[in-house]
Amino acid sequence: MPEGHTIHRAARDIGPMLAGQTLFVNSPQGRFKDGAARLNGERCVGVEALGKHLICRFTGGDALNIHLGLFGRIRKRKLPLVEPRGAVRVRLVSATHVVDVNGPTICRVLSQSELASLFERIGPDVLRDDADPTRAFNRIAKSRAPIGRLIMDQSVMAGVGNIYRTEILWRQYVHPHTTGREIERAVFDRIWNDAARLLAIGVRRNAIITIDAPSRSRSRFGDRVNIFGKDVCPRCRQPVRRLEIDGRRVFVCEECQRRPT
DNA sequence: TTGATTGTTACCGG
DNA sequence: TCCGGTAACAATCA
Repeated sequence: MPEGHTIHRAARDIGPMLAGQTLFVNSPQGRFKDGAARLNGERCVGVEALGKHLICRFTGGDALNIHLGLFGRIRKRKLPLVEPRGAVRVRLVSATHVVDVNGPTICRVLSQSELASLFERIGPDVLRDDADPTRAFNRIAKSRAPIGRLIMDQSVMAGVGNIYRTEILWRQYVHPHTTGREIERAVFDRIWNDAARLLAIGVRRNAIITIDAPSRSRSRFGDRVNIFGKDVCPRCRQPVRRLEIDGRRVFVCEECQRRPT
């Protein structure tokens, strides 16, 4: 479910209803009992996204850190409380709303210093104002790894997931197997800016949309993406090739995305 | 019931 | 020490 846009959207949605409030933090199925107890009754001072990580800061310096992995979900609803749906790991209750977190791969309480090391480990986030793209470019320019791996490496740059990876490289005419050192600064800038633009659309529309005039299709990707999951390149009508990088599918048009010579 | 999936981390052997 | 590969984990739906 989540790429970076999902988490930024969640931060934007739930931040205003949690920040400034003393929260009831609870672990309905007892699978986050200690962590919930540590935060229960504390005041939330802010919610933010860092790449695919959600961070809820509390007074005293502790922070709740959520990562949804492949399947996790965050649901919010207005009070009154209802029975948790499915396996709810942690539930945050403010004066007006409930936020349930299902299926995260990471759900933990971080101290101030642990939070600081998370910020050190995660690369610049294409959706954050404080991001420094040069930090990402410096890593890429030194690497022999394929760009298809690098732009999805959250320590290089944060936010891009598997679908955006395919879509961005196709839009920018870059073959995923191009090595980092072969990527010129101007090309990197196009990739970065496109990522920022597409993810921002994702936040606004709450969906992955990488084409200019999406129709209201109800199919899974429908007409919202260019080549992810497709058989034919919409630009040149050549068949789309399916690759695998780090065990994840990547789609490429060998015609539009020329390999470096 | 099985398989696939918008992700990450730990561990092991070379 | 640094890789690459593999398993583990999460929840839901077709």
